[in-house]
Amino acid sequence: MPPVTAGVKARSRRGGGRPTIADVASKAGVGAITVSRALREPERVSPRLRRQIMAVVDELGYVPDRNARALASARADVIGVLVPSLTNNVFADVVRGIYEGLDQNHLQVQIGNTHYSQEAEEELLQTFLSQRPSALIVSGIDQSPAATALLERADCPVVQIMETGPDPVDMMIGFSHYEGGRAATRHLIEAGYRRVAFIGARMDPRSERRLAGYRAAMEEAGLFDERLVTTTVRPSSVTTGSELFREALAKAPALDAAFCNNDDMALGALFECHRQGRAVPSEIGIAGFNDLEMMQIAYPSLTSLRTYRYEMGRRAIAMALEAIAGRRPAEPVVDLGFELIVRESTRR
Amino acid sequence: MPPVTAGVKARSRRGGGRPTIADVASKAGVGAITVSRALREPERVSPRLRRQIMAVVDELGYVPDRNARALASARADVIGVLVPSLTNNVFADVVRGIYEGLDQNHLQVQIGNTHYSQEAEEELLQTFLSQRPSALIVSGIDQSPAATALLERADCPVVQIMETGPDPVDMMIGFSHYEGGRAATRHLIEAGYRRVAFIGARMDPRSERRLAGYRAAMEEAGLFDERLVTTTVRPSSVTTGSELFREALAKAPALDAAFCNNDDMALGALFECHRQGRAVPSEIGIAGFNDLEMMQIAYPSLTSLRTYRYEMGRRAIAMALEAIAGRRPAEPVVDLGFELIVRESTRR
DNA sequence: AGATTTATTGGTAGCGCTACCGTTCCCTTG
DNA sequence: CAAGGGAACGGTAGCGCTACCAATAAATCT
Repeated sequence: MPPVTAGVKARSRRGGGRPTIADVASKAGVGAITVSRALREPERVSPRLRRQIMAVVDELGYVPDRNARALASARADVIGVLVPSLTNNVFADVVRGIYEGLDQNHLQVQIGNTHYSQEAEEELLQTFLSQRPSALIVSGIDQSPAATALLERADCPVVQIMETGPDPVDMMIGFSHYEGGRAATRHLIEAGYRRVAFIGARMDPRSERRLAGYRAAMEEAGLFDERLVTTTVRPSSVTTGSELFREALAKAPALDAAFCNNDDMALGALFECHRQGRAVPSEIGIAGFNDLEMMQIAYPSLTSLRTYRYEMGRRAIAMALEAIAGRRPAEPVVDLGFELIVRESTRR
Repeated sequence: MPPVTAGVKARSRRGGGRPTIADVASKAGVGAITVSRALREPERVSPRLRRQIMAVVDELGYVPDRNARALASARADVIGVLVPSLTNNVFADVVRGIYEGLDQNHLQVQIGNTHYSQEAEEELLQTFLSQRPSALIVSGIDQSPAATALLERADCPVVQIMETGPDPVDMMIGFSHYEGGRAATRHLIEAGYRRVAFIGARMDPRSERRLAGYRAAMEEAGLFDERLVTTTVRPSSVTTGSELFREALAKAPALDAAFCNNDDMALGALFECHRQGRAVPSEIGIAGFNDLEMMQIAYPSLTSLRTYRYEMGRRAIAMALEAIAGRRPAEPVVDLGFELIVRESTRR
């Protein structure tokens, strides 16, 4: 079926025959700079010339060379985004918000995956910085000192997302994972559960803070017990959720609820309950974190702490765009908060 | 809490004080070209000079300017990737494969989201092409004629992913969605189900081909009935799965199985069965498409057609890298196939 | 009317790097 | 020992665009 002609397209050298700004300029009978302006700041060129130039642009199919533009203006039309994972639904939502917040803009996004590694983050930062991005968006507030230094010296706006905390490098948008963990755990206690387990995978700094919030709530109620905490460094997933829930039961057979560090884990725990014939919520209460869409469809529907991930991406970009435009955003540090969504899985 | 100093970082003009290749060259007492070579083709510089140059590079913290490099060499170290969605788990997996296939390489990825729109695809192609990417990866085989023309004229390798079909622009890696839909449907029929419904959201070209495969299998068995097909243009999701399954039941109350165009939909259908007290698999059989991880953890576990999405991303990049290196890949068109994973949800 | 601003356009000079072609020097080879 | 070849390095000349200024014409002010 595949024709034999399929193969590798050649990479020709310089030029490639594409029209340049000089071609447009001479054909339109104007200076190159005027063409440049007509494309970037149309209002600074008279309507007559503008039309004339645009006609030639269309005729020749001229598309400005972004590399030349970036070199000449010392600024690439690129926004660098560093996230620790692409698999994780949470970051997928944030990234979607970023893309959609950009929309009709001429800027491009470049995503770097740090794999939860500070070294990888530093390297990617170097790479991104080497193209003089228009802005940088980084995840979390736990950059290495070297990375922080790079960000501080970077001559572009920087937005830290996912969390809020003291000492923003520049701008910041997120919420408190500690308070989130605390609120979810309190809810379980108020719902009447006593032996509330914590189940957490991929204990990154944010998950650690959720755990700290859980611990605080348990201690406040005089219910904390080391054996109720089960964590792993493995990445979170539905499978890991099932497995860790089994582990938790083995360690603390009398547990009557589980606060999972995210929704995948919660779903895994729910399926494990089904499998073992444990009734949710009467025997076991389950709460997740993030409130992914599936939580309300699951049977029974799952309680979760809703976070505004998409919104976070959108507003991070909005803040970056403001800063690129030279305007100081009204609020350089934004706490988006969260909302506990109580559903069947914790209503007994 | 946020210190008042937080705000917008200034964007200074040209230079920014970063060391250039000339700085390194003079400090190392060599020509600029030699520095350039030492960084890009170390084997072409004598070991002594190389060490000397690298020492200065480290000392000065020199990082080559990617924009200048791209302009001078008429080639940006960027691979453009066009996908129709970032939310969809399927593309998330492919994208992950792409990122990991790249790994230690100096290339960067730039993702463009076409939102299943051919116009958006054309525009993004223009944008990508304007920076002379090292390679392009595009999703599907249903580009508009204009987009196809752009791809054919692009002087870089092009890989079409997700599907196989005739007339690759250059290289291609995927599988047959038609055969996948046919195989899944056949399995349901062989398992003893007779009134097998098709439930499909976001009917993009690939979903249409899955539907065509379903139809073929049903017709072969003399079971096809228009009323068994329920589709929507809305994006697929667990919620949409629940809703569409209800719709399907309203149209064809006697249906005894559902082939869903993807796994989110299948999970939604499963939850809806739980909710309505319909037993799976005895009353209703359910099969999904893609075999996301949650399928095997769901209760009952869900039958699905496994596709090799991560692998597809990895190999697409591998093919692109081969082509960039000027080597012709052994097989320019690759069919990755699929595998039907039979689980509890269709075992009655 | 003369002075001063404002709008519109263009010329010049790079941005920081690499392709291309030399040049130098050392090593073979007949 | 001359001729030839290869390895190692460097100079020159851009890549295609935009920042910075200058120049001109038109508009506004005193």
